[in-house]
Amino acid sequence: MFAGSPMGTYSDSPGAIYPALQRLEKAGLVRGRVEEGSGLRRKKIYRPTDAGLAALKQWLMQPVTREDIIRRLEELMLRFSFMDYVIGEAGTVRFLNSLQNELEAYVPVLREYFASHRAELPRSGMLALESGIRGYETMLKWCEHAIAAYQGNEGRSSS
Amino acid sequence: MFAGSPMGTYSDSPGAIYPALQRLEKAGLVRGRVEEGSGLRRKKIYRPTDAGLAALKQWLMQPVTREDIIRRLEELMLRFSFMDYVIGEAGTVRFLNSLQNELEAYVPVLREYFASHRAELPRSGMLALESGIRGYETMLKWCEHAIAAYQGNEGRSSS
DNA sequence: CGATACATGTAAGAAGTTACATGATTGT
DNA sequence: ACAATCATGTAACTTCTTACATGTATCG
Repeated sequence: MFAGSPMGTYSDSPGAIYPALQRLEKAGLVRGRVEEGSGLRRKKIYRPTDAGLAALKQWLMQPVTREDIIRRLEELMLRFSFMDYVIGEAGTVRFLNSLQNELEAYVPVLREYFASHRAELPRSGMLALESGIRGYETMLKWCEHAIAAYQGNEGRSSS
Repeated sequence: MFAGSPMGTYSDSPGAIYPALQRLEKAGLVRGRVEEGSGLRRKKIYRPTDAGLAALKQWLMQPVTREDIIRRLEELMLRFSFMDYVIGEAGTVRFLNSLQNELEAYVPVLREYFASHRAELPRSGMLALESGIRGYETMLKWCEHAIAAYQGNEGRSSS
């Protein structure tokens, strides 16, 4: 999935995948089982345990922090990708609202920094900062779009 | 700088900084010297060697690849932040054009994936993908803005 | 039936995180 | 003076990358 999906910024290398699965199994969060279908290539399927599903839900339901939007944006989108069929649409909208709040609080901080350091930063530094601000603003608009998508037609669940 | 600047998605922890400086010094790319000003707190200043400056320039002048925009966007912005006073405005504009080209080539690929997988992906997956596309489009517009900023008034160099 | 790709894994090395540690300087 | 902070560093642990390795299924 990480290799085939265009949003896969996460590693699909065996050296990352297999040790991670082993760690999760050791922690009791998943359990692996070799699938031995007759004509099939040997394949080991890992499924979450009850404890694993609980941990996943807890991870998904954490409120969004400023640190998240500064240093873990990709992780936030990964959380979101799994969210609506694990904790449902209500929880997903809560997440989006939390993200929206943090963005609305942080963008003005960046704008203020931008305004007050206009003179001393090199042009490329200012432009890089501007790129960051525009990115956050785009994400803010996307938040509103996504919330509307969930609140507009609750009927078409996608799970 | 990493701690104080709002764009600092890079680590400012001592455990990251000092070993990195030691590696760079061992590789002959920087040289450290203890600054012993009279009333000053002991401070070790690292400066690039000739080899280090050459390596920095080479790193900055690399063309932008698709892998860069998929998995190393932050690194691209870090490169850009240092760029105009290390390799000059002409090189910086070359970088921006290269980035623009890759984005213009990649956005349609994502759009196509979006269109052809509309049915099978969960709603949150589609929305996450849409967020990615919007982000790239915003960056594309920023590219044009940045190129214009360099070509419009070459006079006010910021170094 | 041989080449290719898939599925699974291991090992060595690189690099970051967190936590600990020490000496010097500044502020009150 | 004494506390807080700065500047420097180290150590243990975690995790990722790259490269290697093996067996099996599929395809022409």
